[in-house]
Amino acid sequence: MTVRMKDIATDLNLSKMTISKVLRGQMDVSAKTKARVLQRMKELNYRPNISARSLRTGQTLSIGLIVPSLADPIYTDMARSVVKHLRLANYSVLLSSAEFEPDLERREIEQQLSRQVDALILASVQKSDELVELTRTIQTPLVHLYPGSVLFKSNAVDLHEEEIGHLAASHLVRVGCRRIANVRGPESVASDLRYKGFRAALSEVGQRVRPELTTEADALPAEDYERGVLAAERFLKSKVQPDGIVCHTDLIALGVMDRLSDAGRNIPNEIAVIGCGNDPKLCEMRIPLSSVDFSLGEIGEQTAKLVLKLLASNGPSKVKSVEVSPTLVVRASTSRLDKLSTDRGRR
Amino acid sequence: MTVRMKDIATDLNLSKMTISKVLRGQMDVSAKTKARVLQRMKELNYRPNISARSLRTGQTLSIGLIVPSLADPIYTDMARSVVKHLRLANYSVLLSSAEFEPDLERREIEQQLSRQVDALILASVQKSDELVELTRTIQTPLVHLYPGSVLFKSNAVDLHEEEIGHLAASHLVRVGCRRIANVRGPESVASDLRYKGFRAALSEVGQRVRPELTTEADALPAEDYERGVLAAERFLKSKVQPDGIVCHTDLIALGVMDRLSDAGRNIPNEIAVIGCGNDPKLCEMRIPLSSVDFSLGEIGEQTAKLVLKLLASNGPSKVKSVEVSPTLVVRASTSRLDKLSTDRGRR
DNA sequence: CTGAAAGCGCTAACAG
DNA sequence: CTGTTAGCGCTTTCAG
Repeated sequence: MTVRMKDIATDLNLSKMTISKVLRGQMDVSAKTKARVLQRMKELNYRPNISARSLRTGQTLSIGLIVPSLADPIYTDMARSVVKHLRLANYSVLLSSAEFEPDLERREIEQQLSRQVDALILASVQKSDELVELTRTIQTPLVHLYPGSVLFKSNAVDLHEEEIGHLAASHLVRVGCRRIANVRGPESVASDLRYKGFRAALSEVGQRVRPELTTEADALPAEDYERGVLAAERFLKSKVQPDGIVCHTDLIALGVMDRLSDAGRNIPNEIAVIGCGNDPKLCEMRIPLSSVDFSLGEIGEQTAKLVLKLLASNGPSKVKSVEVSPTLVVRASTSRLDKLSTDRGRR
Repeated sequence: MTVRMKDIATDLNLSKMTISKVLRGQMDVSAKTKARVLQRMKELNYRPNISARSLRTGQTLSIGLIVPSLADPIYTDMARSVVKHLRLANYSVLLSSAEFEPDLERREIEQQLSRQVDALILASVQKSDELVELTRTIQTPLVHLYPGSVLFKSNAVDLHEEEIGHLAASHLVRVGCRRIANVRGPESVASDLRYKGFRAALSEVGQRVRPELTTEADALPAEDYERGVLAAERFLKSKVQPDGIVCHTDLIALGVMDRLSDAGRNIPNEIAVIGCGNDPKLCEMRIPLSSVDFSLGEIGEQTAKLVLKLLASNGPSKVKSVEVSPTLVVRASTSRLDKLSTDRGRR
């Protein structure tokens, strides 16, 4: 069957203790036996049984990560970064998806706790009292991750949603827009926060938010591209024509741009358009799209660091929350010839 | 500390054996004690230690899945389906990404084997002898997964690449195309196979493959959208104008369509365009794009089933390979008014 | 430098 | 129906 320490030990007339020491790189073994042991391990393809080790040591060197979905790059990008940075500290990650089902999420949490993860990272899909209760009873260190981390008053790393709207709007202001429209996403906390940032950016420079240039959350189809097309159509009919449009997603922005182009509008000179998400596939077509990048890699890195800090400090350390800022990526859809250099300088 | 069986046992003046039996739902426990035990488990938030159980039983009820990347929906879509179908059989999945690094892939394999996965599913990024050797030495049941499964003469589930090209080309033939062009992807096994299927489809109906309407693998930029734009440009200058174009990816197809539209060509009536991948974000814009769907969910399901079969039949069962067929999704970019109904009927 | 003993939390096999 | 014994593969502790 499978090779154990004992097999190597008897092969070499040693005790399994010595094998264990070699395995873990302890210093009190002669160079010669060490070499013999390593040699035999190679030959037999020995692989330590981590279950057994964990049972003894009480730690698994594994960390659970539960995300809402694997179908959305938002989560996989964060996950990739978390995995990468935890691996540097020799931790493995048990990655699960809750598939946006609260019930499945709960089961995955239980499952990972049963597998004795040393810490748990949760990008939750729900805000139920039941979950809050559950997360309070567990001993395992827990870090909440965007989205949904806002609701838990504990260790959390989140994306600064408000700043997304602010960044987009103030960029348009800087390239000279005076009548800035906003195509909002479907009703959600994130959508509200981005809109709040948007309004703040306008009011800071004395511009007012025009209701006729703001779409209601539920007045448009949920399909993003179509949503953008219809929003643009509405703006084209409006009394006040916008000269800049902030879109809740990149795909909405593409719909907007297509409709505006069809109507003969020049982008970016007549109307500048900016999206959110900085999706590589969507931002490099026809008129390359300026977008607000969510800094998902940074979020993952901060999360990994917070977890490691928690693990290092034994005992319930102080609650710490981190909010990561999005970044602006300027491309053709907002690059007006006269303003471009100024704006690049401010990035 | 953490709650163990023993705690519940002493609390209730029982032996831990009884607790174990309740936990596993064995029948030889009185309803009354069973209720008491379950009650106390709830109260104390007891969670069985899976490391300990695995050590004893020799199985972890976990299965390793290693994919080349988490950044590409091809892999995450397969992974989601694998996870879903293995969960139905009560297995957890340890999901890792090799990030396209052969070295990391090898380390992840070792890691998962050390964690005693009951079986391993590998969508490999490499074809090295070293890896083939490694996979031959391990005792753990192994299933190879698209892509890269071709090279291993063992349990494998693969996508029928050749059929992708065939499906796309024969669809264009059916809607009446006579001069079908092909925009190939960068040099790869997959690209060659799809092209092979493409040629087969044409020759089956007596059409010839025209060199001037086939792009060389390396003659164009690697960036897909731009690749499509330039390919279309070349076709527009060609002596023979194509009336249908098969594209290696959806993004290439978008580039192609944009360039053709700019040149005033009508899609689909003058030129029909079809992509591969059926990416939801990319296929629903302007002229909705017909595409060949890779049936990734089906691949995942077949993989899960093969693994479960392997696990059920103890002993080295016969090698089994499955090849999953892609499917055609017809949208506006190939829907010619006169031929549409015929074609829909054949789907 | 090497090794013997004990036990992590759980369950298989068998007794009562 | 309930409990006893033994041991999974490893590491901690302490003795040679």
